Amino acid sequence: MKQKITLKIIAKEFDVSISTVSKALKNSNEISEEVREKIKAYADYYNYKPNSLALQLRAQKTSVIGVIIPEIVHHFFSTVIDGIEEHANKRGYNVMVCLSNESFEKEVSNISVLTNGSVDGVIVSIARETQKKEDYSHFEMLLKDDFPLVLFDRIVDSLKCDKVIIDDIGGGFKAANHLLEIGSKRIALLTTEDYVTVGALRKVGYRKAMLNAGLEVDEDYVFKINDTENLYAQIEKIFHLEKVPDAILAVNEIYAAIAMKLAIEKGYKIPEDIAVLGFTSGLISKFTSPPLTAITQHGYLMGQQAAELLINRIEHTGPKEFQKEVISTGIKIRKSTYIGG
Amino acid sequence: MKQKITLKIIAKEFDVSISTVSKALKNSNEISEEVREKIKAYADYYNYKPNSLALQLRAQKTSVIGVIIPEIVHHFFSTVIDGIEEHANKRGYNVMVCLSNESFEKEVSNISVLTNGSVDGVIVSIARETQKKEDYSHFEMLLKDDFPLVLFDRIVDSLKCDKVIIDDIGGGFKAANHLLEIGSKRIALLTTEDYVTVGALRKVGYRKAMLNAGLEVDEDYVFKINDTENLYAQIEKIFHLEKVPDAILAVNEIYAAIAMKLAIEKGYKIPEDIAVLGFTSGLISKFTSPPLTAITQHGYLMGQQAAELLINRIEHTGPKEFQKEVISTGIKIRKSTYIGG
DNA sequence: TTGATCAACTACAACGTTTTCGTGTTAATA
DNA sequence: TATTAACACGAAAACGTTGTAGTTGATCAA
Repeated sequence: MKQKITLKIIAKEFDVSISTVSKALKNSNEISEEVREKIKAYADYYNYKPNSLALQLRAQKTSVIGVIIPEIVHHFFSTVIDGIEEHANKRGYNVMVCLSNESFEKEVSNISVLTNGSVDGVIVSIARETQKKEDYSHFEMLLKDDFPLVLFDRIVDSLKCDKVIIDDIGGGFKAANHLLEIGSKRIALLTTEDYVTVGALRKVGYRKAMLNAGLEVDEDYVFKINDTENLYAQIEKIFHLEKVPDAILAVNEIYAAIAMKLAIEKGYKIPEDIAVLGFTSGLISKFTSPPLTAITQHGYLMGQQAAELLINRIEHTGPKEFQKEVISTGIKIRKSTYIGG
Repeated sequence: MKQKITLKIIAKEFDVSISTVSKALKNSNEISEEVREKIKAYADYYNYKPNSLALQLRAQKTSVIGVIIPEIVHHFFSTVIDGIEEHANKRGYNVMVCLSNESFEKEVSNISVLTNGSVDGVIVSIARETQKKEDYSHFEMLLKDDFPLVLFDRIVDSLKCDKVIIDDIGGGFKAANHLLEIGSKRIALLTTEDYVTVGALRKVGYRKAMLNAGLEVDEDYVFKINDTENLYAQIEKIFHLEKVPDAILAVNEIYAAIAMKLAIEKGYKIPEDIAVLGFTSGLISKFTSPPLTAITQHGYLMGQQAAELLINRIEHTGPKEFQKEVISTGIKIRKSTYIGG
C-alpha cells in the first residue's frame, strides 16, 4: 500500500508546522485564510483522513464495541448483531465481531484480545462450554476493573453487569398455554440438556402452564436432546411412548421441524392428531408444511437494547445500577396448531 | 472504567524508567533478574496487557480486517463471515463487520470509516444500490493507493483487485441440466432483476444448458422477481402460463419454497407434475416437504479464500497479479426432483 | 593509573493527532 | 515613543509502546 498522507507530510510540503496544518484543516481562524485554503485544497486532493489510531490513542477511546457470540451462522445471533450494529452506528460506534464457536478457550482469548484497548466495551453471549464449566473468571476480571460488559441471552446471574434476556419462562408458558387452549392434553416437550439455560427456562414455563391448567408434568414426555448426536433418532423416541402425545412443544425450530416431519411420515395428521409448536430462530417455520406455529424472539430489539446498555455504560449516561432488560416473546400462530376455520 | 495499567504506572511504582519496565516484561537480559522478576510479578498481578492501539500505531498495522456486507441476517453472508473469521484468526487477524444494508451511501461511509487506518484491508460484497448506480469511485480511490481490497460474490469486473466468486453460470447450468436429465421439458426460471448479477449469471447457465439440450429459451418462462414487492403474487404468475411448466428452477431458496408451496396448493404433485429446484442459502430447503433439491454454495470456503487473498495482499505473500478465484457449486438432490426409487 | 569491558540501567525518537501555551510581527492606540 | 492588541503561526506535551543509542558505575587487566 502506498504511504498514507499525514499532517507531517502536508506540513513539509508547505514548509509550515504540523500544528498549522491541523488547525487549517479544522478551519481554525488562527490560520490565515490563504494558508488555510491551500492546505485544505491539498489535503482534499490527496484525500487526507486523520489516522484513527492516533485519534483513538489520544482520546483514549476507540468508539468500537466488541461482540462475542457462539456462532454467526445462526438466525437468532445474526439478528442480534444486526440490532447491535444499528444502534451502535446511530451513536457513532463500530462493531467488531468475534466468534467463540461455543469454546471456552476461544471465548477467553477473544476477551483478552478485545480488552487490551481495542474496544470500549463488549457484548457477549456465553459459550456452551463455558456454561458447562461454570468458569466465569475471565468476565470477573473485567468487572473488577469496571470494564463495560453486557451479557445477552446466555447470561449468568452471579456476574454484576448489565444483561438482556429473552423471557424464556414466559415464552415456554405462552407456548404450552396455546397448546392447552386448542385442547391438547398430552404435551411432549423437546428440550435441551439441563445446562443450556434457555432450554431449562422454557421448560419451567411449560411446567408452569401445565400446573396452572391442573395437569401434571410427566417426565416421560420430556425429551432432553443432545445436540451432538443424531437428532432424528433422539426425537423419534417420542413416538415410542405408550400414549403418543397430542402436541409437541419444541424449544427450537429444528427440533420442531424434525418432529413434525417424523410425525407425518408415521401417518399422523398435523395438527389434528398432533399439534406442533416451536421457537423461531430462522425461516424454517414459515416454509414447512404445514407452516409451524412458533414463539418469536425479538433478536433485533435485543441487540439494540444490549448496545444501548453498553454505550450508556461507556458514556456514563443512563443509570448507575446494573440493568436487566427482559425482552418478551411473541407467538406466530400458523397451521401446525390451528384447528378449525 | 478504572484507569488501565500502563508501563508508565509500573515504572513510577518501582522508580525505574519506562524502558526498563518494557524490557523487563520482555525478559530482556539487559535487566537484572531481581528487577525483572518484581516487575513481572507486579504486572501479572495487575493483569497488564500492552495497549494495542499504541502497538498498532507504532507498527503501522492493526491486524484487523474490515468486512462490508449488504446484510447479516442472511445465511449465505453469515457463512462467508464465518469462513473469513476462521482464516483471519488463524493468521492473527481480527474481523470488523460493517453492514451496508444494500445502501450506496452507507457503503461509501463504511469504506471511509474503515480505511482511515483502523483496518489493514477490506473484504466487500457490493450493495444492490451501488450495483444499480454503477458508481464504484469509492473503490477506485482505494485501489489508487494500493489499499488491499477483496471483492466477493457481488463483484465488478472493472475494478482491479482480488476477487472471489461463486461459479454462478456453472451453478445455473448444473441446475438446469439436472432438471433436463430427469426428463423436464419446460423449465420455468425464477430469477432476479437483471442488475443483480447473481441472477443474471445463473440465467446464463440455465440458457446454456437449454441450448445444449437443443431446447429454446422461451422468455415467457423467465420470471424476473422484484424483491421489494409481493413475492407470492409475482411467483404465482407461473401458473397462469398456457402450458404450465414441468419444472421450476429458482435462483434462490425462498423463491423455490414459495413456488413449491403454491404448486402444492394448486394441486400439483411434486416432483411428478412439477420438479422444483433452488439455490440454497439456508436451512429452508432441508425442511420443506418434499425437501428441495438445491445448488449448494460453499460460502465458508468463499470466506476463507477471500481472507486468504486479502491477507496475502496485506503481507505481500502470494502472487503480485490480482487473482480471481471461482468457487464451484455443488448439488444436493432431494425429493423435489427425485423421481423413482 | 589508565583504559577497557561489562552489567544495568535511562533517554529519546517515532508512530499521528490535538491542543495549550507561547512568540514574533505588525498595526493601532495613548 | 512606548504600550498594547490582534494576528498568524510554532513548540511541545500527551496518548502507550518499542528499540536504538547512550550513560552510568564497577570491575579487571596491563
